[in-house]
Amino acid sequence: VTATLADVAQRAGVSTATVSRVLNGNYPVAAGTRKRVLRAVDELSYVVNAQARALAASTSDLVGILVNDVADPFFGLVASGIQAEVAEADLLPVICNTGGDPERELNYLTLLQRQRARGVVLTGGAHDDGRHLRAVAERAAHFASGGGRVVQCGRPPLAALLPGEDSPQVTTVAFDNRGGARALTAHLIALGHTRIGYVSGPEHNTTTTARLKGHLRALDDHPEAEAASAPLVVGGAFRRDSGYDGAAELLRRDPGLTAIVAANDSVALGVCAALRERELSIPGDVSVAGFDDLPFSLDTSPPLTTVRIPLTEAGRRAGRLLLGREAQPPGGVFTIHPELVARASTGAARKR
Amino acid sequence: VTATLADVAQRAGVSTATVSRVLNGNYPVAAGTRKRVLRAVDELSYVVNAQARALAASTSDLVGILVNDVADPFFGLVASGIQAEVAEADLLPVICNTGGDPERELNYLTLLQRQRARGVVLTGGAHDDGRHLRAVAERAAHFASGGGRVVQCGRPPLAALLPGEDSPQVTTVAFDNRGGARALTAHLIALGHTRIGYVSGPEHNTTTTARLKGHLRALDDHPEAEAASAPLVVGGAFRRDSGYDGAAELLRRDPGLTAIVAANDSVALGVCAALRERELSIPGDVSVAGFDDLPFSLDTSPPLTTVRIPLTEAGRRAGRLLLGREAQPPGGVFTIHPELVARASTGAARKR
DNA sequence: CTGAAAGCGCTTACAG
DNA sequence: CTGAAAGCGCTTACAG
Repeated sequence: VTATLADVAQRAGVSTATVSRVLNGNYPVAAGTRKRVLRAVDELSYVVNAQARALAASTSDLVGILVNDVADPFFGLVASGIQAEVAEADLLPVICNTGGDPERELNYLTLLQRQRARGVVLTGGAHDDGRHLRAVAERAAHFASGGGRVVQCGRPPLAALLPGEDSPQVTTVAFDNRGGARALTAHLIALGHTRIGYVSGPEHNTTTTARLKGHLRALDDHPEAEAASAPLVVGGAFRRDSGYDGAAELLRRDPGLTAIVAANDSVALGVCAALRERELSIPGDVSVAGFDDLPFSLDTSPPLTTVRIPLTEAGRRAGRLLLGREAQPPGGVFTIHPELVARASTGAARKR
Repeated sequence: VTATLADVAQRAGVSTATVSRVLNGNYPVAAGTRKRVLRAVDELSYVVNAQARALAASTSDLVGILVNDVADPFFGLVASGIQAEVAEADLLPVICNTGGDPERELNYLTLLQRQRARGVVLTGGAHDDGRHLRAVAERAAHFASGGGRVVQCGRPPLAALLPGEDSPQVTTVAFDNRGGARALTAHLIALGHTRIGYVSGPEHNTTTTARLKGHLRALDDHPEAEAASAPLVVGGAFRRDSGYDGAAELLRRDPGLTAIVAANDSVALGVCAALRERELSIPGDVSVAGFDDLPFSLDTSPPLTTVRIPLTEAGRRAGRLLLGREAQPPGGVFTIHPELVARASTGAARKR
């Protein structure tokens, strides 16, 4: 049904080579010939078969983007940034939801390698497990051996995750989650808070770990806060309901706590909901802070204190690095330092 | 660098046909042979070339998803739903940001057709322009002639957009935006509002038009409200800042208005911000309503009255329709009727 | 159960 | 500037 190059060639009375040259514009062709070819293309509504072209020219127009879930604003923003760069290069972004499942991450890596994708960017925190990370490293090396590129965005460099092992140098746009979290909790301590709850993210996740570490590090500078707050850490996921449940649990552990830090903004939303339900005012009774500065954080009430990561910008950078439009950073790692954004959801600790 | 089927065949001491059969498991192969082949595959870290396979078998593993912007929650949710279905079929979703630009929409349609994508789903409101819609219809027909499928999700059926012309039957998951908007404004009128502002969406967009029509239709039932509110319509985009600016303009036109309806939830966020800035209470002074029921709408303060569209669900359905996993609905159109969700941002009209 | 061979729809040296 | 031909890496009748 669909016309092929040969059909076009026949109709234009030229060879397929000539048609190919006209279409790719990478070789001189007589004006008249070109005209005849283009007319034939038009008459036949010819659309080149990119698969065949890719095979013959051994190239690919595909770029893979692995996310937990595109519907999660964090990933949506990063993906959008990458997509913007990819689009400028006339490539097609294949965006895959892994749901944070390492199996699916590896599976998609394989599918993308089958497609001979030009590269793939792994976004968000990594599943922090030696076996899995080694598998990722292996896939990345394999990918690279085939001319593909792997870039990470929002996770630590493989070398840091697999210390002592020689992992392939995978370009990384890293987020200083630890530093950001530390600054955030320090901000609360400076406001006089000592009983600070923490609703953490999913287990075995590098982002979870880094943020929690930053929090603990800040407490470490302040013995009194540390003593009171160290027991106030509950696990969860990067979801609203996790914040809702987590806040309930924290209040059970210490009804007198004066602040709650959430693993990210979505979690903070749930924390706020749980507090409101108990008629605790924010920040009057309890200060609340999130992480990421997702767009909605400006419009919660009160606006959320958080740590800003320029996610779209990070995605764009990852995209440029992948496409070779930007020089590799020293050591293959570009680190983004998030910025504390103090808004109205945090205030001075309640007197008690 | 990369191993090919021939390499595997040679190493296993069989023909390429046999390797292909082992890999595809679609043909009987002796157990011993299979074993040798699989070992060779493993030893060579062979990864099949999907492009070559697609060419030879004339299939494709790609499905296109056209969105305005994945970072916009509306589109993120829809895309996530489609992706879920696509993934179950072991296909790869190519998610493209058109930015609402008709040119880019057509361009991506071409790129996806070049890839011989199995299908593509067009999401969100359509650019309502005859020329463009005819071009889309033509592309869709062409796509279909090549065995691909085009599904729409969140826009009216082509037949409705190009009345009287014969457009290709493109399966459509439509949203009854008009009905939802009408119910929303009726809700406000029932609360005693007569001076109702409306911050509309981008021009030439089917969603914008349908929602505005629903609003006007509700006013039509109530002469007093209609007289006061008809002049209170301002244009904009589906973005927060548009709501912010729009609310300012509306208050200029009628400082005494008691309600503002926004084209969607993001716009409503901006409206709320503008009202807060003027120290107008919601809903005490002014009621505010949005559309879509995006996740954050539950957590604004007060929670946003809105019209719920099950976006992920809609995406899944579009995905199933595209993959032929669900029977075509009668007339090729499945209409989703959004549901009014009355929350605390709307209340009785202020006495004056 | 297995293989030789044609073919999928392109690109690209090579030769003219 | 143009064409004949080989080749990209698979799949799939066809034959055995």
